[in-house]
Amino acid sequence: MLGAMELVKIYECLCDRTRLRLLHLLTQGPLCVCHFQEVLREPQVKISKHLGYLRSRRLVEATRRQNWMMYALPAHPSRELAANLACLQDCAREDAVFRADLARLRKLAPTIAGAAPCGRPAGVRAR
Amino acid sequence: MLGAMELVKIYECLCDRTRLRLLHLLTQGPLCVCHFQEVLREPQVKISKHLGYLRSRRLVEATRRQNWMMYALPAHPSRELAANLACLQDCAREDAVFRADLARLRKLAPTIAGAAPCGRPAGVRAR
DNA sequence: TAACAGTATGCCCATTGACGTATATTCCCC
DNA sequence: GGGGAATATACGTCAATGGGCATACTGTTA
Repeated sequence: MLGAMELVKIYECLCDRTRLRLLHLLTQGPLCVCHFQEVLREPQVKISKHLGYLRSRRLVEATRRQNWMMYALPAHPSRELAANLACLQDCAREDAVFRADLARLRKLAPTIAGAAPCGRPAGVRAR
Repeated sequence: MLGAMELVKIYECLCDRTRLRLLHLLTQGPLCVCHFQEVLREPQVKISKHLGYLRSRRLVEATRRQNWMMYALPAHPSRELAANLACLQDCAREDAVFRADLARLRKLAPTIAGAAPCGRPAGVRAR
C-alpha cells in the first residue's frame, strides 16, 4: 500500500521556485554551482542548499571536478522523473522566468557539452 | 520577475499522496466527498481538508448538489495544469495504488457520467 | 604551509502543512 | 422546527521547510 511515493517525492522537489529553475537549467546539461549563482542571481548558500535537497532525493547527481561540483540530472531517471522533467521543460517554454534563465545560461556557456565550470575554457584557472 | 509561480502552485498541490489520489480520481470525472471516502478509505476530515486545499488553489472546482458537494477538475484548466494532469495520469497507469483506487471507483460508480452522489441511483435518497 | 576559491553545513527563526478531535454548517425530510 | 446526513472549520500539536549568517570543509595555488 505504499506506492505513489516516488511521485510524491518528485513533486516535493518540484514545488519550490528555486529548485524548479535549477532543474530546468539542468535539462540543458551538467552545470556547476557558480553557473547557477550567475544565472539565478541568488546567494550561494541558497543554491547549494537546494542542490543538496535535490541530491538527497536523487533528482540530481553530483561529481567533483577539481574545486567545482558538477551537478547533473540522473543518468538513468525513472519513468516518472523523465515524464515530469519533460513536462516541466514543456511548461517552461512559455514562461518568462525560465526563458530568461535560459538566455543568461546561453550567454554564459554558449556550448554546454563539456562546459568548463563557470564558463572558463577548460584548463584555464580562475583569475 | 514573478512568473513560474503558477507551476509552483500546481506542484505544491501535487506533492501530497492524498491529494495526488484525489486528483487522479477526478481525471475520471466529477465526484463527491463520499466517493473519495470510500475509495481512499480515509477519514472524512482528511479528505475534506485536502479538497479544500485544492479548491483554494483553483485546482478543483466545487458545486453543491443537495447535500453533496461535487468536486471536479477546472472546466478550463491552464496549459500547465492540463499538462501536469496528463503527466500524472500517465504515471499513475503503472502504479499499484492508483490502479487500485481506480478499480474501487469503477466498482462503486460503474458509470461516471452523471454519476449520482455516493453511487446511489439519481433521485434515490440515503437509507 | 598559508592563502584562497568553490562549496557545504550548523544554527536560528518564521512559516507552512498534515493530522486528529471536536464542533459547526448546510440542506433535506418528517 | 427537529433530526439526521453530508460536509466544512476551529484548534492544538508536531514535523518539515526556506532563508540568512556565520563557519567549516576541500582542493588548488603560491
